[in-house]
Amino acid sequence: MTRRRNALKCEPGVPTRNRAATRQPAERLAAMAWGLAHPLRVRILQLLVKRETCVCGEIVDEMPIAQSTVSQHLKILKEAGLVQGEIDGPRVCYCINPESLAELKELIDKL
Amino acid sequence: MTRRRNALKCEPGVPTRNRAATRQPAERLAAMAWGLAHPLRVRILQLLVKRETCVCGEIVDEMPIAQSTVSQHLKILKEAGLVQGEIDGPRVCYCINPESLAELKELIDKL
DNA sequence: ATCGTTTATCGTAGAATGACGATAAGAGAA
DNA sequence: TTCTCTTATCGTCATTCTACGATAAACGAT
Repeated sequence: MTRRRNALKCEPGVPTRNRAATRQPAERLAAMAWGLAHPLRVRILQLLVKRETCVCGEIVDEMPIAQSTVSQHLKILKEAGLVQGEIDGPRVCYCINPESLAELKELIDKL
Repeated sequence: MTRRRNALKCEPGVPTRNRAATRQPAERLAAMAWGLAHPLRVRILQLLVKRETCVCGEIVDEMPIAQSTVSQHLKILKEAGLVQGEIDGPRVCYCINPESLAELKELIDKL
């Protein structure tokens, strides 16, 4: 193991996006901020806020990137807890997670 | 050039952390969120908020990582516009950037 | 001018990200 | 069942991040 120091200090090898489950505020905030740390993810979130709810395909249509990449970004947003997906027949309907969004706003506001 | 599609779609090769200068809200928010997208950077920011102002060395003392790594994180926070550094003799005194923090809070709140 | 302190930068290494196309998986329709 | 549509996952590749130690740079003090 070469990265012993890192391994000890910053949650052993846990990628930032998987830290959403923690209880520690700094990690919670970092995980949610990470979800917003890409322009396309911000746009996806804004789209969901605007439209209230949105089928995956509609998101893809709005974005200038491949469907598989949109799917990856949605996965990251889900891991950050900012977004939820609900299966609806052959489609998936996405919406924002109000609790997490509220928590994010609170954590940011307390800064 | 092999990454043509990426190059076309998402600000040609500009790393997220360098997008702070943009005028587009989604990119601004993404760049600032990126600054907060690591637990140690959140802790640094919280430390600066709490202490009002802070010499670099004090930050290093509070963090469980090497001085060079803290310096890198501070650089990222500066690039995100969240933090300012002022040279004070042989030291550097860091403080939060109130305007950017206010902007961040506003952008998050508008979500 | 030299020394000591403080901070930034360099060079490196391993892991993660972000993008793509291709493919699998799931649900409804024919 | 089979076909079609929709979405997720796989495999790959280049780039970026995060961390470190070592070194450079800047400044005050001796």
